[in-house]
Amino acid sequence: MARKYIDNPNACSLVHTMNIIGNKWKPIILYLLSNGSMRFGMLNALIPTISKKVLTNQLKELENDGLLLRQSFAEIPPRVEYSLTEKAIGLLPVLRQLSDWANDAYPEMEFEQCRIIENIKKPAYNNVYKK
Amino acid sequence: MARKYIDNPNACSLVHTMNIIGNKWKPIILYLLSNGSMRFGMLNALIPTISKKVLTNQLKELENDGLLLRQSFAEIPPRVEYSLTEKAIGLLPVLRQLSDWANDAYPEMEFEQCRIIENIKKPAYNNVYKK
DNA sequence: AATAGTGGTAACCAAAAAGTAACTAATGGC
DNA sequence: GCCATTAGTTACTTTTTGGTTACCACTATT
Repeated sequence: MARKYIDNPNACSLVHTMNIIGNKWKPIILYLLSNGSMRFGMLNALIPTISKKVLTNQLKELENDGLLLRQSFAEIPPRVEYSLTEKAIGLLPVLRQLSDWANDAYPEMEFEQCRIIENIKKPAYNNVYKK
Repeated sequence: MARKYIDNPNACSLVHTMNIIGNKWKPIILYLLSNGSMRFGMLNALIPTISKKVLTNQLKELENDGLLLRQSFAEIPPRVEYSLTEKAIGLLPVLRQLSDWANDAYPEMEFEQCRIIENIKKPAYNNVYKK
């Protein structure tokens, strides 16, 4: 009975937070979207090891929890843009601190500014979006 | 091939943090230990929905990642005390912010100060530690 | 006429996580 | 002698997660 969400009968806010973003992909997705809205395919390209199915699922959950806005355009081929809501924007500084913490606590790991984050800053959508 | 940890080829510190504490139990465990060291059975009692097997496993991982100190006393019956390392103590303010964020972002949930956290403050080990 | 392009979905399968129950060691208490 | 106690461990089973592949709609391009 592997349960995804912790029971939260006492309405603990930390438990709630971890239920919402406490998995491996979601903070990454939020971080990627911190520079602006992005299409599904772009997210998929920037997180090479995620499968479409899982990405779809994560995006849906984030949308349901009010962290993402999904805008679907009636074009062919389809275009869907994801962007952060105010809730999610409020979370970004905390994500930054989580990142800073690892830098301090594990200096031997010699972290770089996350490539995944850098990528998004270049307009090189076509360079990145392959296959 | 469900993999627990995200690949982190580019040594991104946020990815690393989420690999270390980005699951449902670990922040809870760390928070519980923020008031001082605690025995295995106490942790097990304060997190009623976790199984012994999983708790053991989570504690081991936290120890391996340098967040917990495990002290085993050569007594019968056995006694093992878990406490936070400096690394983990540095993480506590961030956990607090994660908690605060949920309070702000989801006011409709009417969170209380987490019961799980309150419990630990009473010396009522024997009241809590049942079955 | 075939293909590429996008954002998915459905079906199927493998792997991992997590639950349960039983078991352990060594001692103190009844 | 028997039971309770603690911090696990082991074996077994179920549930969940995640990967893969194929497929769709519709248009523009080759």
